[in-house]
Amino acid sequence: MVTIYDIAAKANVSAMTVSRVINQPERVSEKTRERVLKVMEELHYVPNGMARSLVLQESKILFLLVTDIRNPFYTTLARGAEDAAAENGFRLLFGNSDESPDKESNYVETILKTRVDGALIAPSGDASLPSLERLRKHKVPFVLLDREVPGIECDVVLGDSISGARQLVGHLAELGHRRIALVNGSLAVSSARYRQEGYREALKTFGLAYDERYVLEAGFGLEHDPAAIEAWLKRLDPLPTAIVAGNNVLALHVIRLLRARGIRVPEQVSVAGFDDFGPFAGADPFVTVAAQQAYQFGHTGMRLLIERIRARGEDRPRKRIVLPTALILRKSTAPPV
Amino acid sequence: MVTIYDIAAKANVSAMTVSRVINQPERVSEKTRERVLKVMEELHYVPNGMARSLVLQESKILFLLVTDIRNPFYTTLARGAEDAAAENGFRLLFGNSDESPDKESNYVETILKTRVDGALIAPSGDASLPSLERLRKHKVPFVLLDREVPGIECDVVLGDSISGARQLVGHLAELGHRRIALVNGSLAVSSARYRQEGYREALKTFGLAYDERYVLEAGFGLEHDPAAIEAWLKRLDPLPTAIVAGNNVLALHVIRLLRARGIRVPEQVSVAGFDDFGPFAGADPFVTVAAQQAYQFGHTGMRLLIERIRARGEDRPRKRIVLPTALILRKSTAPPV
DNA sequence: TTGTATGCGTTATCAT
DNA sequence: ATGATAACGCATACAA
Repeated sequence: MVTIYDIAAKANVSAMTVSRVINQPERVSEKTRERVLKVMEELHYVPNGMARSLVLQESKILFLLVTDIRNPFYTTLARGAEDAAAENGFRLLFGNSDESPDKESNYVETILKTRVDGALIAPSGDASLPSLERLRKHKVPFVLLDREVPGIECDVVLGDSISGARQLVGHLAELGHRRIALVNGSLAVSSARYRQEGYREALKTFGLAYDERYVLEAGFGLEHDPAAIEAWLKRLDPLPTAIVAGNNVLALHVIRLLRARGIRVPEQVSVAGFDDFGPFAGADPFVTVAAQQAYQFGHTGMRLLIERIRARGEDRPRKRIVLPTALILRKSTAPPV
Repeated sequence: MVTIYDIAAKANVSAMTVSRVINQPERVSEKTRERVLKVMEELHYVPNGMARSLVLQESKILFLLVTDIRNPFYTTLARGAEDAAAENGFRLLFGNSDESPDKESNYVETILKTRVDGALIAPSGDASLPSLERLRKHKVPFVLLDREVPGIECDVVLGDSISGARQLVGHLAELGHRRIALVNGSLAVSSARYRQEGYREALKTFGLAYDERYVLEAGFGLEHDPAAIEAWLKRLDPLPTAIVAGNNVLALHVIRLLRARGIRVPEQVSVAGFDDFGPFAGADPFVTVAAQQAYQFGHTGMRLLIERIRARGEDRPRKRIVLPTALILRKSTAPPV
């Protein structure tokens, strides 16, 4: 490996001068600077980031941990985070917890070991508490995305789940639906709780009774077993005329399972969900959704994180940013028969 | 920051003993080992990966560079790579070049600077040559995915694009189509070249003439301007009765643009493409595709890379693995009117 | 079994 | 403007 000492020897200067050429070029005479640069070129020198980080105690690398890398909500969010990082001279390391607190905990160890400058985290849920406390204890700056965790006070970017749920239920109620069900993520996830809250409020607003048989606590993850949803659908009698899904994964599961039972969407049952489907929704976007500003989640969160890092030591109040959802009407919802 | 010296002091041993407890526990007496472990626990010690990498000259971190993180083909591939990395005790760093050789080149600099142990790269195209040569010059092990680059001899995992194109054209020809067009990626990308080759061969097989007016070289990227496709569609007279798209992005563009012009798919024009749409294809998968084994791309590529790293120095022959495509018939293709 | 000296590649500090 | 030295946190080689 080529080091600054190799450069130094060949250019007849000290290693320090080489280091200066890299970091404070103006403090080196033009003549030697050019000579050193030429040698660096010849030897194809590339600075060793680890050595640099070791002495500087900073890496200019940040970490983004999402719960499902295949979910377009998170990839779009990732693009936002990536752009904001690049705009500020940071690099991004990526992790994917698959909604599993265990995998998440592993990634937190990686974050600690690699001494990245900070982390942007979409927590798997309330069970993330120990991992986040660990980051806190080690003074790793972090910002939460999409979900907050009771017991952790920190910067966080959330979607307005309560309002989003109200929009969806309101839309369905105005179409005339009176039996509106909810298939949700685990209530150990803050967004699921808020969505359930908005759902209940909206039912009340429209004079509809809350019936817990019409509410299922499934899970947000792609890998979660849809069998629970299937069993739930099977035992519902009468069927709801509309179903609100807690996220995009659940919406697709519900539509698929309804159709598998020969139930037509939206003719017999309307379906609406949270989160949009990204650029690969298909040529014919089908599902009515309360869309979240995925890109903004990542971009805003990353900006908050970088602010935190820059204001290290200062005791700024935490920020809690809530991004609005947008109701997008498509073909999966229609008036009841 | 807590270091092995802090542990050493509190446990009344030398730093070396602490290091041994971490790396060769069996070479430390049980009594002192337990004492040291207890102190590590108390002080919440986490080894400094950068210092470790600096002396060991290895990081156990690999890099995956894809050309579009929002494309489900690449996220599914990423999951495969991630799993294979974890199975072998490696961590993954992530990058996204957006089909841009410039961004790609930036990431290659990051790969170099951070001294990761190796890289898994889906190149943006033939223009990746200088970046890859740079990696080669610095002896960074890498494996190419999905696309090969003339001038670079290395392990590579490809899809069988020729056969895939034959499948798609064959399917359409057997439905009775005789004017089959091709909207492709840039011919500066190997997969696009192979797909074009398979397209031409299949036309010949079915006794159809190759007409270059029915072939458009657009681009694979999500950000590429669909205007070129639109203009091309507009000037085609007569319209083809079927269009083969070089990837999933192009397939969706084509369908959307056709519909925007009031042309119905598949009633008036059939559309089929490469790559599937991942778990978020929608509840009602619409597009007929030659699906690639995305997960296998990542998993197999990662295994090749790790083999390379382990066999460092040995001069093994390069491997060129070609994964088959699977024709999945759906609703976007039908017999011509 | 445990400890000492040294080096990994870089930068900060102080000197010249 | 340039250089010598120490330090970042850890592991290897050798010694005790």
